[in-house]
Amino acid sequence: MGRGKIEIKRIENSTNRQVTFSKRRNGIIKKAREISVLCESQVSVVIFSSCGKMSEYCSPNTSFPRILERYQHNCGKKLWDAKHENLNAQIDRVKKENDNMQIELRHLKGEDLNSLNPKELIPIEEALENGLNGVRAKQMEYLKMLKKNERLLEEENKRLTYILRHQQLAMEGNVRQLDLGYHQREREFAAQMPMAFRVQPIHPNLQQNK
Amino acid sequence: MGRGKIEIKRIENSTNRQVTFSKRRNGIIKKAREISVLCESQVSVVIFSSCGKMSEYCSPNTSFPRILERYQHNCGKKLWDAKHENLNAQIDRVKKENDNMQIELRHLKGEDLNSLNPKELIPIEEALENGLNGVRAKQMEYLKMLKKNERLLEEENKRLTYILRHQQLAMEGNVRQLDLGYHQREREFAAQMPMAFRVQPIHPNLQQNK
DNA sequence: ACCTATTAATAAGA
DNA sequence: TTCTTATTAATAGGT
Repeated sequence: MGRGKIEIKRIENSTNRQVTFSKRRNGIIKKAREISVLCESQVSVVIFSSCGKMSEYCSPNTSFPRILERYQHNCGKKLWDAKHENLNAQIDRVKKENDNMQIELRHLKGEDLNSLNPKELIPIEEALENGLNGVRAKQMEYLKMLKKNERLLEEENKRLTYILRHQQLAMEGNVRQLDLGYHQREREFAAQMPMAFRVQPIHPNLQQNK
Repeated sequence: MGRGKIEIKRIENSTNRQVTFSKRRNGIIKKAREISVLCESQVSVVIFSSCGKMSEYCSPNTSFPRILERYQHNCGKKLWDAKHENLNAQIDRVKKENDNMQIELRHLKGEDLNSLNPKELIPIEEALENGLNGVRAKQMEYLKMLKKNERLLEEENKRLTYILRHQQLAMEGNVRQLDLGYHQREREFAAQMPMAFRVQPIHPNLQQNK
């Protein structure tokens, strides 16, 4: 159908090929549209030109995903299983890991031990002992820290009490001269007090963590 | 193109519609084949008839999944992401579960305890103690079983020794009469022996598990 | 499925 | 890409 008959084989002339592609692509899409109207059929056409440009047609009463769904359902082929299989494999792998951990956890919690023979119990016992040692060591650490903290607080308490007493004495002695020269006197007092007993703004951080 | 011109609208006559469908479907697929050969293009056609029968064409140098891949890549539409997303969510869920268990395991093994405060250490310590009790109880169970087994074997040993000795005595006494009447004699011997000391075929199963 | 008159598609050229 | 047009291809309706 044209000025001459052509063989159905690759068109060597590139320009010609592109032109033919364009015309025939339109033709196919027109035909697809026609058959879907005439015959109430659902059609999906996807065409990639040799240079990668895509054209598509899909019947108006459906959608590409729905066509895919039907396609899969119909011919049993699994279209996107490369990816799905990959994901499924990943799930299986992680689940297996999960199961193993679950078993280990159960054993450590003293459950499901009937499935183990005496030899298998030994490493579990060791792990538990280690764990218990670790936890108790950490608890001891905390305890020591708390005691140290307590000691420090007690010391600070003493220091504060000492300063407070001094201040009270000073105030009682000088209460009549309060109006004038107070600030000077205060400064003098501070200068006389040993360094270690001055009130300092913050306590060193006693918490080891966080 | 036919004996008369037709309007592009649903063909009411069902037979007619089916015939036309068949013809035009073949036409489209032929055109698809031609364009893919003439123009080196990749074509995919999927057609469902109104009664659900599927026909397809796919260029020989590609495959339907590959066309889908390109389609998706090209037009950005996500075709099968509902399922995809589902699987991904599942993976995330299982992985999270995994992580939690991993943390629990580490804690039980006495690792990563710095991230816990003293209050959080207590249930772990308890779990470890429980686990250790469980494991040791199981070990004791096995020990008891082994001791019981030993006792039973010792008893059986004694019994077998006793029988052996009797038999040896009997054989020494009757060695000259061995040729004739042996079997009868044996039966007599067995009949005289107390039930409890007869050799029995197998020992009761001493293993509790498996 | 086959036939064929008729319409539709399109190859080549502009 | 689009238009034209000679020519081939597709197909509607009938068998």
